[in-house]
Amino acid sequence: MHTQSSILSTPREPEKRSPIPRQSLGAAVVERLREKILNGELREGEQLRQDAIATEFQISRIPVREALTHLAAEGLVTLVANRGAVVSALSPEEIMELFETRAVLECYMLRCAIPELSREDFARAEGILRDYEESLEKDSEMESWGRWNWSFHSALYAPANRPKMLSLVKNLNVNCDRYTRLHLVVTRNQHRAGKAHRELLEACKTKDPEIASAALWKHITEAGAYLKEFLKRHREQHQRA
Amino acid sequence: MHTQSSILSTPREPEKRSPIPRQSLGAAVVERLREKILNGELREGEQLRQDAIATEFQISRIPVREALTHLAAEGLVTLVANRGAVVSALSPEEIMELFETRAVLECYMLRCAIPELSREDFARAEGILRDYEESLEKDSEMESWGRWNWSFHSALYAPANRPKMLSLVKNLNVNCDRYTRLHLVVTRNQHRAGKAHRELLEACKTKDPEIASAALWKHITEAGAYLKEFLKRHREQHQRA
DNA sequence: GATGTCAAAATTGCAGGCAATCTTCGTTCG
DNA sequence: CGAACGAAGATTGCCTGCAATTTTGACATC
Repeated sequence: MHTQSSILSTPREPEKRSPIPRQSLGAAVVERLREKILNGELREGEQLRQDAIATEFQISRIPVREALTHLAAEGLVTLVANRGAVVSALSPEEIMELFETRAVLECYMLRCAIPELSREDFARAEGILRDYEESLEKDSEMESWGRWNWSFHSALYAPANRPKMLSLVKNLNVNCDRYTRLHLVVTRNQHRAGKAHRELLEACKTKDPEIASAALWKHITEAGAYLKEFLKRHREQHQRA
Repeated sequence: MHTQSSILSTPREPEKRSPIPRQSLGAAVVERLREKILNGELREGEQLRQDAIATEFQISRIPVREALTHLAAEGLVTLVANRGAVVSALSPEEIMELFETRAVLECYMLRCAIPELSREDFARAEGILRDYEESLEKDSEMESWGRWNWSFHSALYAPANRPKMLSLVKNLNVNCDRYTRLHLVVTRNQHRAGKAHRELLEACKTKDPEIASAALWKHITEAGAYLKEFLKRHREQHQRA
């Protein structure tokens, strides 16, 4: 490496089966920025200046530009010509739409998965749930909440055997993530979320597509509707600035 | 700063089409490459060398790299680290999945739109259909077929008033486009496709969500299933290479 | 003849710099 | 006093050049 790659220094697990998953600088910047957006370190509407990010990571602006276009495609940032990038600021209606789209696709996937769900799948999902609840006992663990949540949901959808649809749904979940975290913070009970997940799992165990997808639909759209209202009120308060 | 901070903070104006669409070079390359992929000028699995594209358009490789990452996000090309980009080669199952995802989302949108569909909406859709059939009389017009198709479908979905979902569905349609064109070529009758569209429009006119969405579901999944089988046979034949 | 090794060519990845564009703020004119 | 104007600073868009990686193919070894 010709320059000291400060961002790549994270000794995170290889995680992929690739021999050497030595990612590009651009990809590393994507991950860092995505995490910063999801955990709220970068707020809605905040400007992302290429030069600032480049100097922060001690790299040039080229990989930063790549990362920004990538994040724009994911929907987390918005690009304006000759005026740079800002963290996407979604209207309450758009957020509701995001959750609604999740509900449509995830319920369909769950219906497809239900007949294929085996005892092992249920056991795995339960294990994820248990691990999650245990980690909750210690501290909030907001950082990794999105990963826990997704691994639980995807465990239920994976048997549907629709990889493309799954990755699409995953991206939707990433976009919902920062709002879901907000949901957890304001409702102040991750435990209730855990209970909702447990109810969903029980619904799946009935092996009835109608019951399961109805539970999932409720789970997703209620969170979306709550957030829509909450953010509408919240922004009305903070609008005059 | 103090006087204008409210304008900067309000996400009221995300982006409107600038009167002079003086797009960046990268955006221009995206359009050209996308069209080349969709109309088959660039075949599945074909390598896209940055330098070759850059010299073809007489620009540097920087905007080309931007365009490639953008197209990768759209799903039209696949990026491999340190090994460049290739035109995405989807398996028959993945193609079927793409159409299935379209069916799920578009049927939902149509159900939402049905109660809102006005006489003007039907007239507009009919006009699009008529223009399309007229242009068919002259010549094949394969180039712009995707645009016609999308303008017809989106005319039916627009009243659902879900812009984010609509843009997601639009991207799925773009990805399906090159296969749909193939479908039209091998079945050799765009007229039949026109008839299917007309039947769909009639189904919508009943204002019955069940009838309309059933017609749409059939329209989309039949094309997907046909293409899946066709490509499976086609590739088996051309496998030994 | 098959296989492993390694250097040169081809290609991608990234840095620094320059021109174009936007923003800011002081100045002038109505 | 407010609005139009314009120059300096800030920021983005793109190009050239070089380092790093992959691929190719000639050569050596078994």
